[in-house]
Amino acid sequence: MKIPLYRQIQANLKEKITSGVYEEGGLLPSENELCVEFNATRMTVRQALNELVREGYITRQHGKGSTVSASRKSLGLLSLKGWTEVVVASDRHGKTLVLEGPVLKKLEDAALKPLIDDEKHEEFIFFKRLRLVEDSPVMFEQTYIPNENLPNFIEEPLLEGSLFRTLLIRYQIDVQSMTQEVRAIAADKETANLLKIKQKSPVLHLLRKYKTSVDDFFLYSSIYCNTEKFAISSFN
Amino acid sequence: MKIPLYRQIQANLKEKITSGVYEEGGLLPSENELCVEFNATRMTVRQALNELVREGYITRQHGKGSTVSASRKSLGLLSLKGWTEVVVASDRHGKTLVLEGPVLKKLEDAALKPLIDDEKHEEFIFFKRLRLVEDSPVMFEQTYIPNENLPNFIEEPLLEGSLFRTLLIRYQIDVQSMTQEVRAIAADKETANLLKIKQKSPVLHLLRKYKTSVDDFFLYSSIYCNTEKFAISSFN
DNA sequence: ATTATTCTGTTGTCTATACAAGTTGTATAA
DNA sequence: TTATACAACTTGTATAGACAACAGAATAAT
Repeated sequence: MKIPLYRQIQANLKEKITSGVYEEGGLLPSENELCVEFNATRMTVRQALNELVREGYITRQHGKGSTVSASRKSLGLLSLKGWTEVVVASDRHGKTLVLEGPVLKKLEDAALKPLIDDEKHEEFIFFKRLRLVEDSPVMFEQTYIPNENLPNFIEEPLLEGSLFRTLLIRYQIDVQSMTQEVRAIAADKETANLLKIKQKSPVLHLLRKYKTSVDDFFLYSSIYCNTEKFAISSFN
Repeated sequence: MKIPLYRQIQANLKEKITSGVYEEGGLLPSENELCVEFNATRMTVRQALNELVREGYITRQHGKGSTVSASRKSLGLLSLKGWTEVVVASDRHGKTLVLEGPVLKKLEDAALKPLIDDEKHEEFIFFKRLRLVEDSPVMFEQTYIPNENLPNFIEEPLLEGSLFRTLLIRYQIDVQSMTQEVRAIAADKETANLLKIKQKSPVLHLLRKYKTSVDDFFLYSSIYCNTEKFAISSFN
């Protein structure tokens, strides 16, 4: 398994940022210094740095350098990262309860239907999960995965509890990008109970469609978020 | 004012995509063909294409090509783009009512205070705006801009009604990136009246901090969205 | 002392090239 | 007919170098 050089540089710098080697608000070494350190050309180093900008770890300024961003206090859940990665990065203690699934099911969630262009899918692998941050329920997520390309998926447990990692390692399916719609709605009874809030409290509703490395193979999620304690953050 | 070649290519392709020259789901010309067309190297063309990926116009697949994405139906307001650009891109008819301002004011919105690290700012230029899509009120936005670097801002009207364009053209201040927090809350009286919904209806609340090309000069916005008719969408 | 100017180091843009690796269609062999 | 191999395309990664544009500090001119 060959990892591209720029990915290695990216991971190395990310590690140094999160561990505090490069401190918040400080400057990263210049591109030329990084070239020497990693024995790469400037274009390669720049590719790594641009990825870090996209992920919100650094900002760059013409003629000056790359500045380490202040770490975010809220959860960066509007980004592509999976739950596991986000919670770990935020230095918080996260937990996931699987309420139901994996199980075969037809698509019931009416809200998700408009996202699915193909009506060919009959059965989906279904998950119902509740996600806690520091023991408070924060997200209630229902995931639908078309039941194709995934032999024995239901039989075996998730790798490290992470859906994305399981797809990547066991099936070589890489989740590459996502589109989502965001709404504010009133919590229904089930959602309110699970998130431990009053019925009809405002909750964030995210409808997601994940694109993967397999053509025409998408994942779908409907997510309800309690934003009272933790806001959802995003970058650009 | 010299525009980089890759920006020109990016704009040219975007135009061809939105106008339908390259149709949805179809393939763009290959990188090498674009090199010939624009008389540029592959690296330059790739930079343009990567920007288009980031903006959600195309997706790319190794060994295959660049595919034109299906155009989005909801408003891409989680991205950096200003209101004007977003509404135009969505083929909808947008309008902005300035309810108050520009006027000098101290920061009143308690929710925005945590975003502002510097307490040095005494006075802000303040806007209160209501944004309509196809004559329905969709967003209620309150903007605070530190009253520095902007001589005569209050006296003169906005260029083409766009705040971002005014900052860029008149003051050479470029809005480069943004961080935001997203919550679902119950609408207060003023917000409900303006958005023509019931009090305590769920609305999306966005707290934004815009970074600009001027060091330590940020813009701040508190935005309430009615998501009943139009969802807010984003990419990754 | 204040204001220009120059210098140095930084990131931004761009060229030219090379090979790796994924995708698809075609020709060949079984 | 069905595999298999191959060729021709695509995008992905990486090198090496050049000049432009910007920021900040040092220097020179006023």
